[in-house]
Amino acid sequence: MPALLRQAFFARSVHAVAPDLIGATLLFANVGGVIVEVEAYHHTDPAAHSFRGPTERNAVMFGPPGFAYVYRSYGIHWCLNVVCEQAGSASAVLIRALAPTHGLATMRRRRGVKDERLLCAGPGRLCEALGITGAHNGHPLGKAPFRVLARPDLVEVVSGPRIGITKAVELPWRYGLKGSRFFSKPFTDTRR
DNA sequence: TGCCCGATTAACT
DNA sequence: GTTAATCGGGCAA
Repeated sequence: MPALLRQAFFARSVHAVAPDLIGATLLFANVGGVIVEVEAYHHTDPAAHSFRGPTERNAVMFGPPGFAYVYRSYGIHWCLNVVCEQAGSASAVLIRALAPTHGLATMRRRRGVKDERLLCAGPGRLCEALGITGAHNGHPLGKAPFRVLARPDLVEVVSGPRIGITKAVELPWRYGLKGSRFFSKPFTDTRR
């Protein structure tokens, strides 16, 4: 059984945590899968929600590492981030896609689709599949119902530009598990 | 106060 | 390929 990831794992540079999360297993009430796609956001980054300072919505980003920042996207979907570094750093990793491994039937029911590839391929989709909502904003990832399990030793990570943003589009801060079938969008760049 | 836009998704043509 | 759904935040007035 892999080790549970502790707060110390997240209390490092967001640019170290983000690729290290690839291959880890994210569970919420025993429903979830292997993290195959993430993006890093930093408070000095114009594309980050924290770039212009604290607001009611992004307050959790300015707190300590290891907590969930869940926000409403386009007024419709929920998206899950993990806060990194230290209180005040206002950096976080956006969880963008999972390879489903636990609770497939529950995910299919919540999502209303049968295709395994469509259950968790996208930040809004995976929150719907796992049952994560704004009610879980500020919840620690180290405590139930969250569980994050360490990845295997050997994981091949690819990187490329982030998806769906209009600012700082050139920064290669999107990371993926090489060869995964569960990306929200394909990687064209295969550095690292 | 009002208007525009966005770390998205599904359902269209 | 385009568009609607729907709401928090930035910014002009």
